[in-house]
Amino acid sequence: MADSRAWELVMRRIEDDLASGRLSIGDRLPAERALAAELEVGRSSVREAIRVLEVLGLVRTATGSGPSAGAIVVSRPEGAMGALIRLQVAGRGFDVTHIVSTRVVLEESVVAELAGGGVDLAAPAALLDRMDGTPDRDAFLALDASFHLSLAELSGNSVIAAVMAGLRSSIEGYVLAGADRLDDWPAMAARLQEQHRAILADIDAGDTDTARRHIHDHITGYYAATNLIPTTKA
Amino acid sequence: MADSRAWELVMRRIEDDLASGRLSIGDRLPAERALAAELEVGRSSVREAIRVLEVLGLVRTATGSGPSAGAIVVSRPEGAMGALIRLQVAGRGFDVTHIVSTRVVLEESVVAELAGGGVDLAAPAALLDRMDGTPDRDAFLALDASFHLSLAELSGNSVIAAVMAGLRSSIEGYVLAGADRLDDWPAMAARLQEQHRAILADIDAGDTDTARRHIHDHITGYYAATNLIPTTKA
DNA sequence: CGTATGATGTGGTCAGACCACAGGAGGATC
DNA sequence: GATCCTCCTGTGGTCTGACCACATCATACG
Repeated sequence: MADSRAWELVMRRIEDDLASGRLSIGDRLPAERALAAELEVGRSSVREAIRVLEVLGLVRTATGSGPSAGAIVVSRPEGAMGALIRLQVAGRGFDVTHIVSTRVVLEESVVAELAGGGVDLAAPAALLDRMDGTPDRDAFLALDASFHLSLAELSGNSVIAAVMAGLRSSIEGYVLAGADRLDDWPAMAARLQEQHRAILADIDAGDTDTARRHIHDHITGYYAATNLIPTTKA
Repeated sequence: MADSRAWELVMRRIEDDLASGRLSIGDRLPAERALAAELEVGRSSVREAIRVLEVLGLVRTATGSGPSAGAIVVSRPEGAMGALIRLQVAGRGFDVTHIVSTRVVLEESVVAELAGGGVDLAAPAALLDRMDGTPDRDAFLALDASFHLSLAELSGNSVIAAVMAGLRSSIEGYVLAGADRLDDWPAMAARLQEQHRAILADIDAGDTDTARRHIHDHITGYYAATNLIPTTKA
């Protein structure tokens, strides 16, 4: 995720200023020409960055002169819409923690319920096998989503299954955004598969507590590895 | 939403082509220079539009020549991230239905549980009163979200409450996106308040079925009125 | 004191020029 | 004939410089 393109550098810079507090809501950005000079890029690159930030709702522009002109920082990293959008664009974290904690709560109860009754884990196991033969990252992650969803369905808790189905695409978005930030995808895929199989083994053995812990680490570990949430040791 | 700016015109044009099927996934866009000539705008305007579409995931760019170069239509209405993004930018509907149905499932069970036991509805009622004195749309909707969330918390179902809390900002995003498409906001606000109070009355009266129906209509009605989901009569 | 009027600075746009890169065409080589 | 290499072409990415329309503000004028 290097700022290979000039406009990305500009955008990143502005976002950094916003995240670090150098820019606050309502502050006025330097003029496009000044920004271009300062960052040593062309004005067109600055404009492309501003355009993106404007569409993202981070900045508002106005023509003319005086205090009300120029590009002004408006919105905040608040709101899932903003967070999702920023995530995809800038690869930043913000409040992904929300959805991650939601996932953890849901999936922990899923595996707990599964570990209780003797269910047939053939379907999720088959998905794992398919994933082993899927080097393509995005295809792998789609199967991964199916795997987690199949667990939810097997749990018999229809509410959780429905919620997770509804969340599927959101979660996939975060997961993909995170994957973009990984250097060594094959290593991560191997790690995920290892954890997946450990969880299935836990369920099969009826070891509720271990299953909870494993799925907790599985989920938070992924987001932590992708730097989407703060790394937490516990 | 006039295409007052040239780059908006370009973006809209491409989005229209995509929506109408004139452009399909994988199709290659004309070269930037050709597009500029065709639409009679400058290349920089085309670039700003392309930049936005790229960030939105609708288009992919690559340098060089040959079939793999140029801007290529790529992503689709799939995924909540894409849906949210398209929604905000293009005002189009796509698959909001997913999150709406999730909300309905969740909130129906919430009011059902509330109608069962005798809980203190003072907190949500107070929120409704505050909303009456809140003409500002966004502030009103923020309170609205708090209202629904307070119901979830009162229900005592911690899983649902957690999920709804996690979803809050996502839902708010959709709700706001929908509100943008309403002509007469005050009328909608009044209608929402009427429905809110009816639901509280249902809960107070212990009328589970009516409460379910009312909250169902309340939620689906809003999204239908904003044309975010197909209008369904039932 | 109030009202025109011009100066100033801003975003919005355009045209033209490079650059780096990917792919294909076509020749050189075996 | 098949293979490799080289050059050419077209593309996005960028920069520069130039206008324009517009909002604001200082100034001059009545």
